[in-house]
Amino acid sequence: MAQKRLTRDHIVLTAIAFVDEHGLDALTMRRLGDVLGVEAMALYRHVSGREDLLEGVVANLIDNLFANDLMIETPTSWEDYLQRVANSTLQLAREHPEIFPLIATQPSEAPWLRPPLRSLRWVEEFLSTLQRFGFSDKNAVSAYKAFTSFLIGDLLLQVHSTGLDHVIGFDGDEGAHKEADLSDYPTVTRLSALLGQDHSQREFDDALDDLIERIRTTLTK
Amino acid sequence: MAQKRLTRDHIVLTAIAFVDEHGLDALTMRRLGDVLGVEAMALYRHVSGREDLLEGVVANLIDNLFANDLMIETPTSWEDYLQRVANSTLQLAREHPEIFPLIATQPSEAPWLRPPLRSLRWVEEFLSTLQRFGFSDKNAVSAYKAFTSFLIGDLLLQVHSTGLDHVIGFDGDEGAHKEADLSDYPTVTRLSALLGQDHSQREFDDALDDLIERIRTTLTK
DNA sequence: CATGGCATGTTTACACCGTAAGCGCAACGG
DNA sequence: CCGTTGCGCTTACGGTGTAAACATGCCATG
Repeated sequence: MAQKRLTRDHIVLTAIAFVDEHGLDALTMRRLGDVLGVEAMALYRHVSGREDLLEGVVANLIDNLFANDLMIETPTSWEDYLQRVANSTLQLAREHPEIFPLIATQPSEAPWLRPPLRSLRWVEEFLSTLQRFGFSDKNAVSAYKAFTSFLIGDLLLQVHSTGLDHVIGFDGDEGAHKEADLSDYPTVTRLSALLGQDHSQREFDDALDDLIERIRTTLTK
Repeated sequence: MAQKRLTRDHIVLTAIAFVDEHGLDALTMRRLGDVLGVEAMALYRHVSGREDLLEGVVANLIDNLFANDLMIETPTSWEDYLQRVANSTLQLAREHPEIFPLIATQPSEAPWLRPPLRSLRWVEEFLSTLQRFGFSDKNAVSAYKAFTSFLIGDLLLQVHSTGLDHVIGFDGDEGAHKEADLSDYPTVTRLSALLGQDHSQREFDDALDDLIERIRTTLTK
């Protein structure tokens, strides 16, 4: 039933699926072994430990970004390129909300490798693409920094807002309790409807547009 | 030697100090008990479990932000207020690099409570302050969202860059190996000096200025 | 074809983790 | 004076990551 041979790649892919379904904390060597029809220790032939496994998970997802539909055709401008990268990363974050915090948080191999574009291959492609569109060294690097900061901030909070179904009890008492709490915070109470609304897509687009505009002015300055 | 009585507050403070020194993974009920001169199970009288402890840690730090020097005097304008909040949060992130990812990542009590300003008290103060300076409901809320996204992005990456001493082996072979790797990435190689430079303070200030400018135009629109 | 090594999965074992349950004790209010 | 009650301790259990020895099959070489 399972395939004949265990592979680092197959292990990592299974881990991704598992985390997507059951959450990061549920990922255990033993359980992952079970899913693969194998003892936990077998995984250690292909992965040096749990940490290495998670590194593999992150690396795999980041690498797969290159295969995203938005990334395969060549961009027509640097603005177009940034839009494509931003939106494929957004897709990634939404498809793997349990893993994205890991991408954002896990230490990377070099300090200047910034999540979420945290592989040498990505930095190379990012910088060289911008330079192909006329960016100077300094401008390319600072665009890389500004762009990654923007992505992490917006995507992490977007994922954060959606990742919880466990907030509210269904009991009448609890409901009353929550409202009683809020009575100390009149502004929050008054704006709670607005706060609850989800415009994350529009906000993302707007912030991206502004970032692009900001980069553009840096260019001509 | 230890104080007579154990307190939730004292436990949380000790946990913060411990994590600052040894990292988040090293924080264990048993070890924290040792530091406090007490058995691990004693902690459970004041804290419902490890999760609750970490919640306490986050809550304590966020609350202490109010005591920051920058926050005690009343701001002269909403721009001034945003500057103060941003800079005290920056201080927090730098003082507790091991904990900040937790602040950014841990699920909060309500979906619209966005890290790092993730307490009702904070949201209330933030929104009401902006409104005191003339912000409409909608503008205050969208400023809250934009501002938190900005903070998380910039601060998380700032902490990320500085949090690693474990990157390089000291062996000659390894050094050669690293450089060999880089040969596939000419742009990265050429720009590595620039990539390595740390202008995080300036970048933070610039991005904040731009965010403020962006909020300003939203206001008058 | 035989055989010996090597890659891969299994078994066993250990230290450590979070935490449930019950115990003992000391302080305090009646 | 004594009971109650709060708080820390002891013990115990299932689960975790992983080191080490072991088993087994395949593949190349004689």
